[in-house]
Amino acid sequence: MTTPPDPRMNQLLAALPAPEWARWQPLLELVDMPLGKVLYESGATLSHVYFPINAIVSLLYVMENGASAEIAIVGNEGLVGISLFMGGESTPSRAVVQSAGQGYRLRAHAMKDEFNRAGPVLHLLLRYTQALITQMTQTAVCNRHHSLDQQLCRWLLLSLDRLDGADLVMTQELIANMLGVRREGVTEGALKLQEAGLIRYHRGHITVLDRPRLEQRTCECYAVVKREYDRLLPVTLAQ
Amino acid sequence: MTTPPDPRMNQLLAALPAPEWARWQPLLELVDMPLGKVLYESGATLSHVYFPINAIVSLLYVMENGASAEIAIVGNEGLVGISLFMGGESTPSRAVVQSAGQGYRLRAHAMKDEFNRAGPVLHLLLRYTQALITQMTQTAVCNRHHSLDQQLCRWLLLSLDRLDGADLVMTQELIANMLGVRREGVTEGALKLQEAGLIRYHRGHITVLDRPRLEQRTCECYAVVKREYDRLLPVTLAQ
DNA sequence: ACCGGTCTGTGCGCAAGCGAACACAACGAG
DNA sequence: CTCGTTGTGTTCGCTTGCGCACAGACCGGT
Repeated sequence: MTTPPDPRMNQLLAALPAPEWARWQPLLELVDMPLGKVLYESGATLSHVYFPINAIVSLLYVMENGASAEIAIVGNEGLVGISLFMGGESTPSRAVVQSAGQGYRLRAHAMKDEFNRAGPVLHLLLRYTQALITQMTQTAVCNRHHSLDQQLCRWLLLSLDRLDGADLVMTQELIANMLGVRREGVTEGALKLQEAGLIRYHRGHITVLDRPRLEQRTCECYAVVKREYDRLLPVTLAQ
Repeated sequence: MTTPPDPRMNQLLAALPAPEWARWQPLLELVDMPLGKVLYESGATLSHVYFPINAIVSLLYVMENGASAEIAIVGNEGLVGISLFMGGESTPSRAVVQSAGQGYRLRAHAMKDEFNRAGPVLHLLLRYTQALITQMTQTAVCNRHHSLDQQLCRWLLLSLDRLDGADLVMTQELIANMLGVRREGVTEGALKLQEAGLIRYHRGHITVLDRPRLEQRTCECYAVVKREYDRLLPVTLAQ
């Protein structure tokens, strides 16, 4: 058995001031996040909020006909389950683990209690929520105006930012589901990137070789989201 | 000079409990919202929040090349400027009056002071924000998966819900800008709707004749958003 | 060594929507 | 009434991405 990861590898947990951190620490529960695990279902009341450590979670909307579209990506920079403290208790979207790993979770009532103290935690969580909103709106813009190739680059970069290293464990089929496009479209896009030497992949493993050129190929959406996360969530929130 | 409209025609203001309302009333400032007026610019620090009475405001993102895409619509059910209390002070999007009318506004510091009291106002505003988030995410989904015709119906319905009556003052060119599509595409879609007897229009005026059939033609996105607004913002929040 | 499942590559025909160009009708200011 | 402006209708070729079908390559288990 390996030693459990430091909860403060999650940037929101790391940003907690000392008194809050002292309260939270005993309440955090380590959980495995295997690929495909559904953290919450559309319309279901949330029982926990999740703080990913080295996993990535996709928020996606599944349509009546089964097609899906990703709305946002959450990794160790954030938390899954904002509707708990926003007051809705549920959302019409689903949260699915897109890259396996671990995370910590906190029971709903504990989260709400802490939020209702209206201290620094509230402001931290709301700033995170605004960054998440930016990611969502930029997804809408990107879906409207940009090519599949550009969106693929954006998606790779957003995922990469939420992991350590340059490797993704991810089939093209999965990526297509996330982007809401055909698997063949992803295959063609990935081929171009591989031929250009930006990535290398093989049966569900993708390695990014040349990140700067990936950033050149993508649309402005990636930079807009990145800038907003950096602006709203400075690493030095805790003092 | 006509008598000013009742601020409580805005549903958020109407939902305020008595003590909060008493504090706010003297601080509200009536403002005209002419077509095309920019309430806030991308990246600019917000000076006020706006509560539309009979105007509609579009939140839209303008890309580097000038193309645009609407992210959400706000009318008398909500407020413009959530980033003020979310903590970011600005957003990468722009708020533009899409249908002329009036509204009330509140200075930024007054809004923040009230929010920081952490009373019922905070929870009301956050619930509204969650509803707005749903509209944004559904816009992303709709942009990905649904036809221009369906999106046009959705847009008409969302706008209609935020006005009284069945008339919109709105050119096809404007609608195209909002949806982020070609004007010709809107023309074709509108023609179909007119030939089917669902709407009638003439040089910048649109009259909806058969709303139920409009709802049949649109995608699920409209209903999802509507349901979420109804769920999160019951009219009887004030007791 | 074989076999079945998974992942990726490829080739159609097809529809939606784009960009550009142009016609025309309605309105409104002089 | 006239003329410029604004709003709408129509056409045409083109690109992107879709749906479908199928082939080959790789992997793991027996």
